[in-house]
Amino acid sequence: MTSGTANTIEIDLFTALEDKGLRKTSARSAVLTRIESANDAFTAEQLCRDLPEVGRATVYRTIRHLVDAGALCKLPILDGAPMYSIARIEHHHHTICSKCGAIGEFRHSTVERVMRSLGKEIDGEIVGHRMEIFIICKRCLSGTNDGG
Amino acid sequence: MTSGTANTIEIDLFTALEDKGLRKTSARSAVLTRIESANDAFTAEQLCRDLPEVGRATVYRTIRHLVDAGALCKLPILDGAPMYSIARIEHHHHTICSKCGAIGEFRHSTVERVMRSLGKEIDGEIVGHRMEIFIICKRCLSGTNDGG
DNA sequence: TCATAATTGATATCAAGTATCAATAAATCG
DNA sequence: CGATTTATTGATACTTGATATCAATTATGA
Repeated sequence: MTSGTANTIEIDLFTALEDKGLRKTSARSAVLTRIESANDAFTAEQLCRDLPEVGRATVYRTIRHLVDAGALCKLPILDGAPMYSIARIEHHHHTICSKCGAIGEFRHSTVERVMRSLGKEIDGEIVGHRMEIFIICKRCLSGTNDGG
Repeated sequence: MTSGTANTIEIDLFTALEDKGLRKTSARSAVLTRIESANDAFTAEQLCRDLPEVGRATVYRTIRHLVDAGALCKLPILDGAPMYSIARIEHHHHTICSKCGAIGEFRHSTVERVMRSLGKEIDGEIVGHRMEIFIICKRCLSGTNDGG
């Protein structure tokens, strides 16, 4: 049913759960397939709405497993529920539209270099970082964003 | 009652509410004074606990007014309630201890420079940014953090 | 196939935060 | 100063996002 083409993200998600010793069930497959098809970051509630046949608890549990396994990246949102995006090997950061909330990605090597130089200034051991750029996205700027 | 020394942050907080055309009440004064005394970031629940004589609704409302006025900075927390810190003129970023959740501050000019150079790469108009450094703080590293 | 252990999902519960609204307090006016 | 008007308060109920419980179900290994 959910056997996709090789080398897709789907494999990574399934592998992530497998590596945790979790069973492959139809409920989990449905959640992973739905996540795989996501182009943008999504909320748990969005998954629940899109997968009425899967219980809320299972949706939330599966997301937690994936975040735990490092396959999903949890993005804290200023107001409302957190969003999730598929974690890619390459480190990246996010843009958040202050108007419509759309989340995008970007990479910037200088940010990583800055991180290294910050080590001296900071009282403790750095274990990670996150950078968020607040923007007004193109769609909102151009007025073509009708909220759909 | 709450008339503090001039040039303190308290004045800024009161002024922020005044500028919004809000009345100066004893409940609000209690909340502002408590916030003024905060050295670290705090949660709404912490204020509620420390100010049992002020209703929850008022605590939350006052925080919202201050964030709205730009006098408080709302920090999204990965798990649990958001934290707030007094907004200072100077732009700064936060360190978050992954173990105990303690929040600190730092400034770094290169971060600001990077922001400027990012403008070209990003699809939209940049209106702000936030950088968070995840650390294990000194207290947790040294094992002297007993959670108190 | 059967036994065992993990998983599911309806439900109850929790936690953070907001809406409601009668009672109250602040500011203004005479 | 006292009366009037209007903002504010806070107890309570509610909303939302998320987790705990636990009997029924399903996956996997022998």
